[in-house]
Amino acid sequence: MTIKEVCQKYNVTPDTLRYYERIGVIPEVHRTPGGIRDYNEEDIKWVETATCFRSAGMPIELLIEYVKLFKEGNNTISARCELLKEARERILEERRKYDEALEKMNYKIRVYEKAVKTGFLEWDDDSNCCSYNKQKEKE
Amino acid sequence: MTIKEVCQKYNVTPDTLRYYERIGVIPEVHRTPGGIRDYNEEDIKWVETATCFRSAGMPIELLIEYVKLFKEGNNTISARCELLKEARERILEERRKYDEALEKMNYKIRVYEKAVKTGFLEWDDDSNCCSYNKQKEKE
DNA sequence: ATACACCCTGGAGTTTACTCCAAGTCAATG
DNA sequence: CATTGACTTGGAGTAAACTCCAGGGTGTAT
Repeated sequence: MTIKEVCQKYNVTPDTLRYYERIGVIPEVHRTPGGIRDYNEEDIKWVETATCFRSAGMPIELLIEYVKLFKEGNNTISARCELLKEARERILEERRKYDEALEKMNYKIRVYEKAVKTGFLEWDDDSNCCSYNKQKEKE
Repeated sequence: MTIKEVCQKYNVTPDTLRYYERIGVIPEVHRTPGGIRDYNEEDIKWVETATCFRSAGMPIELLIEYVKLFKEGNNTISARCELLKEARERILEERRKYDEALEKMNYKIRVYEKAVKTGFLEWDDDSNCCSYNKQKEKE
């Protein structure tokens, strides 16, 4: 599979995939005799993992560490497991923050939608909302 | 409330809060006669909103836009509502990616934990996992 | 065999979101 | 009233993660 095809599949640019390979986010990719990248199934799985973890905000540094451990072989299995567990904790924590933001957003959207209908913008007193200039906001 | 206290409350640095104010992520903060920032309740709510939305990955550009609309007054209420709805869609999409990554991670962790116990590392054939060098991995 | 699209490398440049700094001001304390 | 420490500004610097580019090679269709 050419770099272009892999890029389409995972919605990244060729520059990004070459960059990932160069710095060790994925292991070296198989090449044609002419030196052109020809991603095999394993290569593609690494790309899938890298793009998936990256889009969940896992830092590149951690992915590099993971690939480094992987290349060292079987005596790094528990280290890899620990690395993933720590990464999981981080991501869970991030997701918790996302949920908090979503809650705040939902509240604001509800208030604004009501305001669009009624013409009155009313925030709860302790709602941690953007109620600066509250008097002016109420028509 | 001093900048330092607000920073402790929301776990950011004074530089960050001053930066937010300078570029319009939050409106201008109340000052003492001497010119020192003295955050009142509204100011603090803006900080809370900004830090909350930022930690969910909402780009600064959008927050600036939101504050700009807010400053323009009541005729931007529906625009603000639309902005928040779009932001919510983005964040929901991001969270979906987080869930996908968590699923992949959980699978890998399960396999590694089993390997630590049994000494055999076995990936499902179509598990999109880092099975490159599969032969070597099985002891 | 030559045109054309695509690929290669190494290195420089860009974007986003801070983060640091110098030079100066403010305010509480001894 | 001087010292100490926190605050101010504008501007420069930094980190992470790409993104772009020049100069050149590959491969396939006519």
